[in-house]
Amino acid sequence: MPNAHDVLFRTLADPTRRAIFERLCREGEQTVGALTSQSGVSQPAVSKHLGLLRQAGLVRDRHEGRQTHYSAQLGALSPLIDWTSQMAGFWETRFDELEDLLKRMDQ
Amino acid sequence: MPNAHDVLFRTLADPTRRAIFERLCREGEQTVGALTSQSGVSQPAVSKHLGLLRQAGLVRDRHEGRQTHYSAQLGALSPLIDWTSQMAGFWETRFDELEDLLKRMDQ
DNA sequence: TCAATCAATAGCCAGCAGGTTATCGATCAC
DNA sequence: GTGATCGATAACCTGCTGGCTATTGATTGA
Repeated sequence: MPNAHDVLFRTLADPTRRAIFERLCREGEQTVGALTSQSGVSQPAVSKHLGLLRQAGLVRDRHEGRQTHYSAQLGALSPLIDWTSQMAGFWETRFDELEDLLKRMDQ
Repeated sequence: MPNAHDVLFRTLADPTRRAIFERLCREGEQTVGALTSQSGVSQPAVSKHLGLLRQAGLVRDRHEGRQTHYSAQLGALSPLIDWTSQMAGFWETRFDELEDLLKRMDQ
């Protein structure tokens, strides 16, 4: 049972997939065809990536006739932001501890 | 030629490897033995992970006798932070554009 | 109605990534 | 000096992942 960080990191680790997500962030909603045309891979490959991005909550889809429009769900990135701040936080804490230690040694 | 984001995402995507990095962030410098004992995988596997983390600039090593101490290099996370802010930034920009459009339509 | 288009699915294949055991070099303890 | 310990490396195996082509289902337009 992978946690939220696992899913996000794994999903964004693939360059092709991340490029698709970046494009959706930059340019907003796009059809599968539009995304495929600039992805360098086949349409089924793009559909697979979009499926994984959707599972990760990073995009949502909207059906309109025979086209499917995808758009980025930016909120899904929060666990990533939380994780990095947490790591930074641990580091700060340890730094403070070191400071304290040095202060005590100084007395 | 993978860019900095590629390397970071790929390196942090593996749960075992990320757990090692998290532990180094939480608890500071650790020997390979200490890291192995709580990783659930063999010592060579841990060494391999540490090698990749080092290549990504996420950890540094310090040799002391026959032990090797590893510690987290928090600065290496900045490209990740930059990337997320950039994605958020794109989103904001598009939101502003939408706002402008609505404003112009209103006139 | 029938052909064409769009996107998803199925089925397959190749490469790689992460795991293992075995071994080696270096350092330490006795 | 010798045996034990630590960590890196070698060599290998396996499963998963990302790619492909072919096909299907749905929708559109002629």
